[in-house]
Amino acid sequence: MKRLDLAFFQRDVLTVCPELPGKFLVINHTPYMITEVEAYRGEEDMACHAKKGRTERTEVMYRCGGHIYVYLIYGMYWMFNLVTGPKDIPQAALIRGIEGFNGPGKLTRYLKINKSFYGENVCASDRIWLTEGEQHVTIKTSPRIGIDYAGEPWVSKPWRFFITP
DNA sequence: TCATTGATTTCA
DNA sequence: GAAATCAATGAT
Repeated sequence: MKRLDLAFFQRDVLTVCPELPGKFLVINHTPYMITEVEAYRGEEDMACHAKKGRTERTEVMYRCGGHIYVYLIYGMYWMFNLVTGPKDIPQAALIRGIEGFNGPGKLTRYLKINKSFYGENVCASDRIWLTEGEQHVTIKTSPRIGIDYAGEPWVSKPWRFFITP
């Protein structure tokens, strides 16, 4: 299967996200189909971690697309994000669902994703990358989950993309 | 609905 | 330094 290259990730997160469900995340040569993603777009997006500017944790989002942003939430769960867009524009696609198990915390626990993946580049790594999907899928959208603190208009943005049967 | 859990962020 | 915060989950 064709490996997704840098050009795929260097587009706007709102262009990349609807294309991610149905594609395969390959970790240690095992493919997992992506079923659900969310877009986090720039410092103006109050739901995005980069809203307060560049910090040590969010620095990777300011790099060009293809890098991996991993962070710990609620002291227990690693969240897995793919950085998109050009350099100096903080954007990331949060991978919320993988076929076979739902929930972003579950998938990272099952796949043993942790801080060692932070800053990895899926275009250059030999243990993690993405490939084209073979299946024809239907995508639906809805508001993002768990970002009530962001306020309007961000809580209402239909920036969650997922597969429907 | 509540406890868990710990890095990041904020306040002093 | 200390305190509050939090893109979640599972048990109750």
